[in-house]
Amino acid sequence: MKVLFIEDEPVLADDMLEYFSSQGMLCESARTFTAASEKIMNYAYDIIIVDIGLPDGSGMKLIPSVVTQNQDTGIMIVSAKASLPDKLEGLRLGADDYVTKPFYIEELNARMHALYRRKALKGTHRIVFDDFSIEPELKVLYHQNTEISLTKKEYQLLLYFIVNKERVVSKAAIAEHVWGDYADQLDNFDAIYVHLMNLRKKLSKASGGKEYISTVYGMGYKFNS
Amino acid sequence: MKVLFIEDEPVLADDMLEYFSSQGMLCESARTFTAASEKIMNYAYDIIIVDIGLPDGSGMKLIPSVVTQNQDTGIMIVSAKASLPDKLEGLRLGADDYVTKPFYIEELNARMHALYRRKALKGTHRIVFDDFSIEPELKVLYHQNTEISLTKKEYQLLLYFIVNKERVVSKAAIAEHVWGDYADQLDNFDAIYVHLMNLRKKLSKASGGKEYISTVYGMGYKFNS
DNA sequence: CCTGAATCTTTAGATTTTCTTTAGAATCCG
DNA sequence: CGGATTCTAAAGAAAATCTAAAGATTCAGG
Repeated sequence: MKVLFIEDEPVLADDMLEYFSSQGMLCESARTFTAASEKIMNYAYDIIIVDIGLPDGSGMKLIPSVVTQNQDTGIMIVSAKASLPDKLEGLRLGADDYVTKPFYIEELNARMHALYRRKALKGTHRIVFDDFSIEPELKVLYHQNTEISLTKKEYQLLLYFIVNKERVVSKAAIAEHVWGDYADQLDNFDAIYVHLMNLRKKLSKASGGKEYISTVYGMGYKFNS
Repeated sequence: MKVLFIEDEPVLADDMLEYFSSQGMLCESARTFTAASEKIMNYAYDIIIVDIGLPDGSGMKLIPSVVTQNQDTGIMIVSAKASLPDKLEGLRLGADDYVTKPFYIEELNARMHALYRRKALKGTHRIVFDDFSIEPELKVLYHQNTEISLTKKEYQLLLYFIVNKERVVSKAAIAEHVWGDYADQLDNFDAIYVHLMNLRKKLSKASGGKEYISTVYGMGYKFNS
């Protein structure tokens, strides 16, 4: 499950990131309205947790663009304003649920899973490409009847490639999205090489030699299905 | 992607130029209001990064002329002034985004790409001439159904020719625009010859013998479509 | 026109940068 | 602890870039 936390309070944002990452979710965060807009434009998420009171604009205004961008994304509003009108306005715009601050992180967790399940029922929730399918929660890749287990990093890497398929992704972008914000760039590139190679091997072995991830020399990598 | 950085602080300007050039962007810079005006008049850019506090005039005043000159150019304001009125004024004049100093260059990078993608969606994203089209992200040149991969230098060279097509460009100008400011002239001319030849070969091979880049003896080169 | 100096083309290979792959050390997790 | 995972380091492969030098072309002055 891939989640975007839009929250300007650093402490709360870090707490959520830590908690949900340890739950095995693929987490990203944005602290401002503009940063969030950009992420929403460019990447697909399963769930977006949005705080209403951002420094540079109301999170409420993000909701329509999420909805138009990706119907399958679940939207959960988090706000200190407990008033009913706010809640109704949010839901009217397309949000799926509403949590009032302060809250127990476990409650948010429970609601996120519930929301995810609800959303998952609608569309086909498995990610499919070619003869492969991915079971998001299990980090398992299926190829027809065979099952290929992926490590967490391989899984996240693959997911990131699939979300951005047919597009060139730079190593810096990979570092940011798969490794998180503490990607001190150069240190991580070696690691990327290694995990990328392992992922390539598994994909190639399962598909009988097909190369899914091509190198764009000097630019990055591209996933073709 | 072709970018103009309007920034008077030399250190910051150099940093940005170096970073974004290495990212494969075609970068140019201007240090003053007047230098910037001139560049804006004469060349087309995908994105213009403009500092508000220039020694000889507010960068804000450049915005309207950019907008009238080329609707497709993305404008991003960079300024130390964090005040909201400034931001609003910039956006009102036609800027697309606003970054406050100091900033992480990675953030600027992310925003530039986001802005570029937003702009690119409107117009034709691919650059087209004759039967060719260029995929900026991939550095790939298409001729009908065949695909010719270009190296970074070839790509930048071609882009520079296309931006200035039907015009004679000197080798000094090529050195400056494709190689950047550290083009110690004579040293680079040999390199230009080689890359130019490679590019000519690829264009000619793909188009079945047509010569796109003609030599103007003693002056430079000219690209004809 | 000749001819030589300047300019340009082309080739080959040296150098640098970027990417792949391997091996093993460190770390995490049950 | 012990196995799986992740990371570091380093060798070597591949691609891109640059250097150098030989050959071709242009042009100006005789």
